[in-house]
Amino acid sequence: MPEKKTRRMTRQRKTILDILRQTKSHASADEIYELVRKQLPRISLGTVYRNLEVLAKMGLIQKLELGGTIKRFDWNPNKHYHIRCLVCGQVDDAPIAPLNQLEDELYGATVFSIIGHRLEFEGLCPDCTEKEAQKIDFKETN
Amino acid sequence: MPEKKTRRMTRQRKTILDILRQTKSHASADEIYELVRKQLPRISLGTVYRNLEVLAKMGLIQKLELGGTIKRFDWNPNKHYHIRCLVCGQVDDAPIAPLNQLEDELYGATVFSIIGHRLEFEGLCPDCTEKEAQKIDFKETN
DNA sequence: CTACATGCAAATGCTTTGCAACCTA
DNA sequence: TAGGTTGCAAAGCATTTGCATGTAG
Repeated sequence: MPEKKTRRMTRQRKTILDILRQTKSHASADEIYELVRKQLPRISLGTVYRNLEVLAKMGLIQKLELGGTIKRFDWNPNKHYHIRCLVCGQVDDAPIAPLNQLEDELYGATVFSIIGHRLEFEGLCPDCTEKEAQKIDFKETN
Repeated sequence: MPEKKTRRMTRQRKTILDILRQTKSHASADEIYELVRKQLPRISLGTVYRNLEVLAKMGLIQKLELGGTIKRFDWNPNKHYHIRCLVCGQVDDAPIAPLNQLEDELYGATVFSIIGHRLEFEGLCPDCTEKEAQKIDFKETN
């Protein structure tokens, strides 16, 4: 049996967790790094990545693998869906309850063993919606 | 008005499309590169990436942004869902019809302009299911 | 012909990792 | 004080891009 590692709550780890919780954000590792740096100027980006991974494994936060390249981290570890802005990448919670019966539809219809699902909405955040609208106005009045 | 580029059907582009269609696969750029190389040994990986992007823009194939790091390309450009093996990354179609009314639930409940959604099932493919089962057997009989 | 496409290699962007020094339980 | 953790830098990996050359239409 592999021994369970003891986890330490270091200053770095605690600060990262606090910042995520305070901002209630869906931040990228880099965004978190910039925020943490204000409190711990000598922290390294590698430490941020390692701790986000550890905190996710501990179940205190949630790692999000949404569309696009970068991973984001959610202060809320509970299962819920997200909506992502296709222009700026901003992420928000999607106000819709988890579809717990979705997997049932696949039983017997696939050779895979189903574990779960990921659902993500795509759209435009308010800022980008407005900017897009202005672009169209501009075109039309020319 | 920006002029529309004329698209050429080069040998490289055609070969990539043919291979995707023949294998009916959800292959990564690298997997496609290896297959195309058998027919066009001098093709470069950059060309594969560029053409997959172009073919997706032309609507002949579909770019998939599923969980994990790598992008995959689907010979079938029509809207449908996928199931991905959490162990080996293999992707298959999910036998479930598109949930076309899903966005309706969000109208008025979010400040985002909603454009669409992405749904992906996670599980274990048959091979990995069996391998996992063997691991557990092994543990239990020890 | 000429604009689009290719091959090659270098560059990019995000993330991970090796290692010596450092700290927390 | 043992073993998890950190900072730093280098490496890793998928993907993108600059440029001179090639080619489809």
